[in-house]
Amino acid sequence: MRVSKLFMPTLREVPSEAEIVSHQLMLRAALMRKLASGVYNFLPLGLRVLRKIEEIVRQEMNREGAQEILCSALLPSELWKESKRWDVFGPEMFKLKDRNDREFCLGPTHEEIFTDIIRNEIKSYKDMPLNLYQIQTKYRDERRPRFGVMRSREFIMKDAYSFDTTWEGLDESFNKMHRAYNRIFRRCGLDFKAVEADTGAMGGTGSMEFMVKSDIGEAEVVFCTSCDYAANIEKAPTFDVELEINEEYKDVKKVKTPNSRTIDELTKFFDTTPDKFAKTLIYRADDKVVAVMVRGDRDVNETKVINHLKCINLEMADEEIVKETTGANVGFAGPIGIKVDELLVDYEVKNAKNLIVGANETDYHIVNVNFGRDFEGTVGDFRNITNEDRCPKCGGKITINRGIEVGHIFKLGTKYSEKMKATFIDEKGEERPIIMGCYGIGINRTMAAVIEQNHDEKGIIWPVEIAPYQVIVVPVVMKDEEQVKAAENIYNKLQDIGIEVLIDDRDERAGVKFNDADLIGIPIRITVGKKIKDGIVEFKLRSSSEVIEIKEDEVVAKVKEALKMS
RNA sequence: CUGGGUGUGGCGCAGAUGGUAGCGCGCAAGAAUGGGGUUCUUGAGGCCGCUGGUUCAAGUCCAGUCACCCAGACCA
Repeated sequence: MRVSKLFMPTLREVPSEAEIVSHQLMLRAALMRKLASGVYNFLPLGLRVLRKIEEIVRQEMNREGAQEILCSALLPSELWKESKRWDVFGPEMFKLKDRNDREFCLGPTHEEIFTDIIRNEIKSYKDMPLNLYQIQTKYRDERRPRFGVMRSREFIMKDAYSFDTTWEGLDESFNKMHRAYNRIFRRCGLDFKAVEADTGAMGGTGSMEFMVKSDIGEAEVVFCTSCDYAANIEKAPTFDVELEINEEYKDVKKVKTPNSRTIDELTKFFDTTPDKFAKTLIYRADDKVVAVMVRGDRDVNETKVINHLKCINLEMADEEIVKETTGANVGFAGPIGIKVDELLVDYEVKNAKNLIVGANETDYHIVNVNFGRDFEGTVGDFRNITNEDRCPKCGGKITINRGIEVGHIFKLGTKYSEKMKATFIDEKGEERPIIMGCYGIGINRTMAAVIEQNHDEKGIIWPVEIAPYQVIVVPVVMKDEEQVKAAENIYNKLQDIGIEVLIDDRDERAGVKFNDADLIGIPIRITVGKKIKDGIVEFKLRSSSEVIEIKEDEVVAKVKEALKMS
């Protein structure tokens, strides 16, 4: 491809709408343009990368015996109503009606559709195991699209679904996907880690997320520094550790704490540390109101709360409910005399002595409150792990980092097959629900994650496998016929052996060409300059600052070697 | 949804106390130059997000509205 003909409107300046590096570079390097919030158009270079990632995914999925199909993105509401997710997904779904008022949505995910396909076509244990996948556009009306393509409202997802007759079979299908995912993300040049993830309140028996370490990631991941334990913070458990506290139980006392409602303010007021407090947070869980108590320096882990309550929706209660349940303004909730359906008490609160809590009375707190003596509740693990905690697996030191979730593999079990009556006849002639797994990869997000991890101040540094083009040939001075001729010659030779190559035949200065080549991240650059009269050109890798002078006729061999071709 | 911020040529921005829009980059033409976004000359391009109001006069003040960004909440 000739750069002079390529639709590649690179941007010299950083668009003001982009905050994070991958987003900025995707715009600057002319990979894509925004159409609306969370909606993007892909330009030639961006599309090529997308297609390459898709192709890697396809190859590795096929290698594990999965078969590709393609479903519609336009989905009738019936299946969703059948699985009861029409309302659960709620405002996240783009819903629409046809001319006859029949309801549809743009598919946010396809469990129902694949389950439907299977229940219609599969009757016998002999038809399984089976793994079907598609690479298809998904639509989710996100509350807050973010960071360009990192969380967008339209995105390409590879979603796969496995169908097995036994739980062992599901494990095997799951492991196959685990292997495939490892190969996929490795080929994409990502530094990633498969971590344990929550399976959600809706059931399922196992779940792993493929996380790319990155500060801009939305997930928090717990890593052990001494063993291989890694888990989403939602999942990582904390335990009931009984502490030896050399302190007498003191008498409960109500204290006036005007204008002090946050832990921060209270810490100053009492001149103490946050761990001496227990905060009581009021939540609405479906139709119930619950309170959760954790130590003042901890965060409630809402996933754990949801799992305990087995509820669908959990959200912080609004001011009105707080006033109703506590009889006080927001900021003074406590366990004593609170009117909630259930009071959840984190282990640490149970094990602490003489805590300071809200008094359920505006402007008052109570000191020296102790679990068992002054209040009761359901004790459990309801907080986030912190780096003061020990590894749940080996007791070692842990660290917590942010991560981008690029893939998720999930043992669904019979959740959908039971709800939607997807059954098969087993060897004994008995009807049983099909055992399912589902496996997703965000293609666009993977692309962004690769850029997050592979860039420098000049631009993207594409890993060879997913680079839009592998080589760029740069004649330095377009007026120099010898340079141009030699460059064209190299370009043709590389193209002839099937290498994806660009030639920057624009009448621009060398600096412009180099900067663009660096910005769009082409792995190999061949520069044809003055020394061509001695038959010498330059070979440079984007990932290195080293410039190697080679003979003109060595270029093909050198490029092949760099691309690890025979 | 809550809180904060921003909307001025394609991009990045400037436009005190209201007086009818400017800079850099880019774009077009020409010339010189030719190894890291070169230089000079000339030129094209803007209902100042939208609607309404105040005023002799609104990019500027007021109200509403829309869009976009960020933090949080939320996310099979």
